[in-house]
Amino acid sequence: MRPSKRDQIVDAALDLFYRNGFNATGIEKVLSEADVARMTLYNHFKSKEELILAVLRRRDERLRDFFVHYVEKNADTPRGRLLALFDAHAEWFAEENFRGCLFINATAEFSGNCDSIHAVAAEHKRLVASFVRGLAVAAGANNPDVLADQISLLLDGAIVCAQVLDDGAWARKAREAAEVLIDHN
Amino acid sequence: MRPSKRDQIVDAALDLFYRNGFNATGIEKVLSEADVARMTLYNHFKSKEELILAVLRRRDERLRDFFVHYVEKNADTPRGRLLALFDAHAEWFAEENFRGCLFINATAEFSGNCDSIHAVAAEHKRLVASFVRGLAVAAGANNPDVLADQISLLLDGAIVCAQVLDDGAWARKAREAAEVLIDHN
DNA sequence: GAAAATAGATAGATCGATCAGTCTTTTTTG
DNA sequence: CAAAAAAGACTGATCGATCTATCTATTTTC
Repeated sequence: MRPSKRDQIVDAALDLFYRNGFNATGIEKVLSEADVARMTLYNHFKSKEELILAVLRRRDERLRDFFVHYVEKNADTPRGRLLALFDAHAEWFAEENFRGCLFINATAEFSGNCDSIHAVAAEHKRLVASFVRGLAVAAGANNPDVLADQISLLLDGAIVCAQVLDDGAWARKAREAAEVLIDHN
Repeated sequence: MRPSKRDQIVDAALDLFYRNGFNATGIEKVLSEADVARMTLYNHFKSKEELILAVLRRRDERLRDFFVHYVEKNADTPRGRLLALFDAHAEWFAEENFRGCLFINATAEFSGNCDSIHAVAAEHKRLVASFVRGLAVAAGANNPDVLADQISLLLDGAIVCAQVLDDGAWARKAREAAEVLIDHN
């Protein structure tokens, strides 16, 4: 089954927004990349902002899916699953087109200007944090909420350091810090 | 002594770029906010990109100055100074106009498109990390490099969480994690 | 000390490019 | 046939950047 026009648009926009930023990517670029007519886009999305929101929602699904499946596949103990999450990030950072977290990037570009985009980004972070919390509970943490917050801090810190300093090794460093925090909890 | 025209421009641009983003802020806005003529700006900066670089350099000076002086003033033991850095961040997060880290935001907007901007952002993070490393050495850490990296991870994680989730409490959470990591080093 | 030269700053017209978004007409597709 | 998509002209706004011309200090020179 061929992807729908809508999917073509969202996929092309996701790639362009991630690679070049939201404001720096014009509708024209999305159209040519998606190989779609102008009105096809505006029939599916009433504005660029709506397209951005759709892109963020798709990215949220895909990224969390990747985390969940990676953890499931690469670890069989609760503690191991928490640590595998850092390995999933390492794999992500190693992608040649890694440009940080789309939600952090979106917040950076629109924070203070566009509540709906900021809200979707916050929701993504909350959903990831919720996944981490589940793993922390399963791992029998004394204070699962505290541990989950600490791991969220390390994960986001690793994303930012890997992006700004252009070095994927931060995933491993964060993992080692996480080990200490898990064992001390 | 009145601030030079150049300073007026950089200060106004710093405020606008931080509040509304780089791409979303037009030269016109900078001119009106700085109360300066068009050619005055283009006599001091040959392009918007050069203005952005000047803004980032000024922000780097100010922010690191704030960290250094805050730590110096609010703690008298090496370990206390490491932890005071998180309190400095808490104070920053509590500012009503807090919009995250300008360097992370710049990287988010230009990563992959503008090497010079990315380089200045990376340099800022390296300089802050270097400051942290000095504190870790002074604190007699067994592995000061490892500890400094871990603290950098927590600091950047706290910045991002505070920005995206709009909650300054992440500075305290990061501080508590740092205590564990310091004592375990 | 007065005239002349220099440097900065001013206002505002203007450039071509691009922006997001609308509209109409034709073609394709199911 | 009818709905979806394509193609592309078009709007009005804004973008970063250039240019000219004027004005005002400060500094240099005689």
